[in-house]
Amino acid sequence: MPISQAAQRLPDDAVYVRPRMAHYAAVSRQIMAALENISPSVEQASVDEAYLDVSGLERLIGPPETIGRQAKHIIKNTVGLTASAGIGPNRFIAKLASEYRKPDGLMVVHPHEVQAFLDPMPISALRGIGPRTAPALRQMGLERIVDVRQTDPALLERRLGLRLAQVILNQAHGRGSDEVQLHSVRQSISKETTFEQDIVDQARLRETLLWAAQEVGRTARREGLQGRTITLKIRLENFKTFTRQRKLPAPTDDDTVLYRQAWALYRESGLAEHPVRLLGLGLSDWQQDAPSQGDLFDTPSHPSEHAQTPQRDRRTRLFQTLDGISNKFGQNAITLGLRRKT
DNA sequence: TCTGGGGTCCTAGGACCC
DNA sequence: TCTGGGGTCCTAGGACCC
Repeated sequence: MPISQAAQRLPDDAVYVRPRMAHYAAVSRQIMAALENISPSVEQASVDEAYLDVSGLERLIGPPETIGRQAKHIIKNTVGLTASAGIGPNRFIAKLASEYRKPDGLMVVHPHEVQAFLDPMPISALRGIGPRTAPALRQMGLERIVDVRQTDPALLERRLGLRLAQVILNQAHGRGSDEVQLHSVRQSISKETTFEQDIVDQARLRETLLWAAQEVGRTARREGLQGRTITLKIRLENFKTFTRQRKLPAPTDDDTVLYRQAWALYRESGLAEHPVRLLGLGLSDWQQDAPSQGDLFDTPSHPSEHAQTPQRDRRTRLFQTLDGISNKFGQNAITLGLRRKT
């Protein structure tokens, strides 16, 4: 529920608690590490969700119920939180099973039970069916998963497009990937903010873009990623959202480049006169052979690949210093004093 | 439902090249 | 010189998920 809606329903002396994202991420890491005691094959799906491949563990630990109970137990012991576990023949079924008896639930769906488990569920249980597509399906007379399974695939394709139709048909039949993906690569980095009041003041918008550029740049450098595509996101007072993107001749992780390009995109957007509610900046389209995480600066495997001009080298070291300081103190803005060597 | 932030993936049109 | 088809790239928007 958006906070503004909650505020309307709450008494005046309600207490508002700020989220502590860094803390949640730390706890999340603890949980993920603990889960690796059960299976080496853990795929983190979000801060509070993971898939474990437990095939072959029955002889070691016991039947599926026991494995699920053990996972819950380990989480409880490590961080004191309850969790729901679902076990099924593929990730989709396991996920639905885990949602079935929330909170603190445990549910096993055996292969021969899959269809009976799925059929009575509402179409909204399918992944990829959201607030837009659900009404479209209902209009076709499809209310439950069994209806989707029995409908004419061609009809579904015409309505939803080939791709989505295939995805939800597979789900309705209980088919899905059972492969746990160990580390998925991030595709983009972005930072955005919604203003309390709509902004027209150009100086304020520039400041915001500069902040976003620094945040995105810092994350990119920390992860050793350089992107070629910059995306500017603008939301107006009527909630209409626009994006403008540009592909650069060379990949970058440089705050200044990000900021200049974003500002240019804004000026050229044709939206510069309108009050802005949200402003954001994204970076994507990584360089093909981007260095892997962490080893960008320290140990180039082939010195020639990383040969830099003295200027570029200084810039890199300067960024390292700045990023080190802001990581340590958690500050977004740094006042920097430079002294020339004489 | 009048609305956070950070992501992913898909579709579609137009430009350009062969 | 004109036409057609196919492939690829770029850009914008939209739906969805947590």
